[in-house]
Order: sequence, then structure tokens, then C-alpha cells
Amino acid sequence: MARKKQYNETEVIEKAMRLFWRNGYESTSVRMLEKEMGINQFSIYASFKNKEGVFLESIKFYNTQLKSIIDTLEKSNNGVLGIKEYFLDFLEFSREGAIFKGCLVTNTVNEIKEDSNPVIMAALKRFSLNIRELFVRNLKQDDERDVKEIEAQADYLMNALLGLSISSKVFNEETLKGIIEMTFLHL
Amino acid sequence: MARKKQYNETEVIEKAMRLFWRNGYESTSVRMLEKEMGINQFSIYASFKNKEGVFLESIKFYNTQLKSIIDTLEKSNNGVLGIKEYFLDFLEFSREGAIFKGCLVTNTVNEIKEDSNPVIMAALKRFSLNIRELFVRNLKQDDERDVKEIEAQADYLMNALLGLSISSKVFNEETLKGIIEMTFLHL
DNA sequence: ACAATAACTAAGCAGTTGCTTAGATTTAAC
DNA sequence: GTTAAATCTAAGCAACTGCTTAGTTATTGT
Repeated sequence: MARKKQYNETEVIEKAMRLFWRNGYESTSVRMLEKEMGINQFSIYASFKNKEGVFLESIKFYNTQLKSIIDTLEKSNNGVLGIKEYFLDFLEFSREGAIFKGCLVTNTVNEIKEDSNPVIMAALKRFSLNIRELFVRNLKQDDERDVKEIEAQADYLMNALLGLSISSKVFNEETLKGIIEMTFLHL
Repeated sequence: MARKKQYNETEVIEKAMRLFWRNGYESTSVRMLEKEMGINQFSIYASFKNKEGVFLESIKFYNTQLKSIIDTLEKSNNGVLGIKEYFLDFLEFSREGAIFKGCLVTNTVNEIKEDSNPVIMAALKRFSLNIRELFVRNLKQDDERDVKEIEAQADYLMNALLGLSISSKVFNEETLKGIIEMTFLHL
């Protein structure tokens, strides 16, 4: 016996996520979210509790968006080649027209401080660790090497992927492709 | 016929730089700078014009601090080994006790937006390009390969270095050392 | 039609942001 | 000792931050 919500929560979160991705967490104000999501502040707080809540939902949505290329990685039996494909897919995923926005997770890890945003930081670390595990899984497909060596390779690849998130804001596409080539050259 | 400044500008910039490094650009307020630098806001604006001015001076100071390990790189005739040494030196340079603060320049590149801080962004890009050039110079020492290939290697190394700045906030020291080893393994 | 309930709008909260201004204080040449 | 200039302190500016609250509007079962 009450009024219906005039907005779809998933739809407004997608808009919020895009704003956070472009803008970063701290420098995205609730007023900006209000405009972008197209709903009043009251509705934001009613649906998501607070700004942190909006961001946590945004990461979840980001995850579902990434799902398609993660699925490709999970289903791939190409070992390290599957990971290389993931790098290229991610680059395309993070493109917005001519510019690259980097990775929402990486951007935010670099921006926020653990002390002031422990909940968000924990969510971001979980996200990263999850991707590293996928790398380990894929690397194990190639041969039965020492687990230590495989984990070291996964760390090396994570480092390259994190770097790519920053590099994509500085270098042009051709250079980025070259970096990916060289990253996988000896694996 | 006037009063003397009660503070040394270089000394207070060092303190400002450390704060920016720990905290980031946007989330370091002028009130915080006031406390850390130990001088009044009026004095900050009198000496450095505005917050942006304080930061630009901070990068300059950061540069002089980096100078000693950059010098080692410039004077080195070890080619790619000199660059590897630079990676390790940098890690030590960016350490504060048990935690790694990453690179002031990389941190800020990732934080600010080109549209709202074009002056700062330009200074940061100049800084990065400068280091890339040093990599190119060192790589040329090893042999007379194709310039294109050397530049591609320099980009690859820059990507790894940028990644290391983020990785150092997530991984432990041992893992970081392993990443560096693997980055240079095939060069 | 009516009452109950949830969603809406918009104004307002205290605290913070970068920056400025008014006025007191210190220095140094004459 | 007087005067002029630079430096100091501290209060204050408008705009913004995340978040809340008071009051209006729409939707529902009865």
C-alpha cells in the first residue's frame, strides 16, 4: 500500500559506477551522483545507505560487467595465452572512445587510504586477489611446474596488469599493445 | 627595511612533499599543510602562491631527492642491470618503515584529472618521460639494436615500474623482489 | 473514498574546502 | 626614534562536503 520506486536500482548503479570510474571515489560528490543517477539524495541514501554503499554496489556491478571477459578467461584452456587475451580484452573494456579509463578497482586502490576506508579497501583487495587466482589456475594448465614458480609468474602478471591501468592513461594504444606483447614474450 | 622570514622555504617544502606523498594531492588540505609545514596559511600563499604552487615545488624537491639514485642510473654503464638496480633503489627510497608509499608522481598521475589540473599533469608527464629517456640511454649501452626495439623495452620497463608503485602497496617485500627478478629475466 | 505507507522534493545541518583580508608585530635604513 | 616595508596571526569569505529532516505527493488494500 505504498508508492513505487520511480527508478531501477541496477540502472542507477550503472550510472554511478561510470561516474566513479571516470572521476574516482573521493572526488565524486553526492551532488554529482544525484545528477548522474537522476534521483534525489534522499533516494540514494534510502536505497544504498550512504556514499560508501553506492560505491560497494558499483564494484559489484563492475564485476558483472567484467564477467564476460573473466568468463572467457575461466573457460579458456590456453594457459598463458588465455591471460594475454584477458589483457587485450580488458584494454578494450576500459576504453571510452579515444581515452582509456584504467581499471575502476586499481584506480580506487591507488586513491583511497586504508585507514579512512577499510571496508572499501577490503573489497578492492578481494577483487584483485580473485583475478590473481584465475591467473594461477590458467598457468597451471600449461605444465606441471613448481607451484612457487607459477605464483611468482602470477605476481609478475598482476604487476604488469596494474601497470597497464596507469600506462593506459599515459601511453597510446599502439604502445600499450607493444607492452603486452613484451610482457608475454618469454612466458 | 623589513622583517625576515621565520622559516626556510626548502625545509617547509620537504615537509609538504612528505605529506603529499603519504596523503595524495586532493585529500591534503591547506589546513593540513599549515600544521605540517609549521607556518600560517598566509605565509604559504605568500611563498608559493597557492596549493598548486606548493605541490609543484614539492615535485621539484622530490626530484632532487630522487637525484642520488637517478645519478647512479645515469653514471651506470651496466645497461639493463643499471635499470634493475634503479628498481631496487627506488623500492628502498619509497619505503617508510614497514610500508611502501609508492611513487609521488605515479600516485598523483593516478589521482588527478587532466581537465581540472592541467599544469600539474603536465609536470608529472614531463617527469615520467624523463625517466623513460634514461632507460633508453641505458639500454643502448648493451648493444646496437634497433631503436624501435629499445624503445619498446623502455615502455615495457616503464609499465613494470608504474605497476610496482601500486604493487608495493598491496604485496609484501619478498613478492616485490620476485616481480623485479622476473621483469628482468629475459632482458 | 479513505487511510496507511513508502517515495518523493527541497531546504538545511555542521563541518570542511581553497583562499583573502584586516590588523598587529617585527625588522632595518635613515 | 621615526618610518616604511615585509611578515606575522587570526578571523572570515563563499562554496562545497556527506548526510538528515520536514513536509508533500503518489500508490495501494480495504
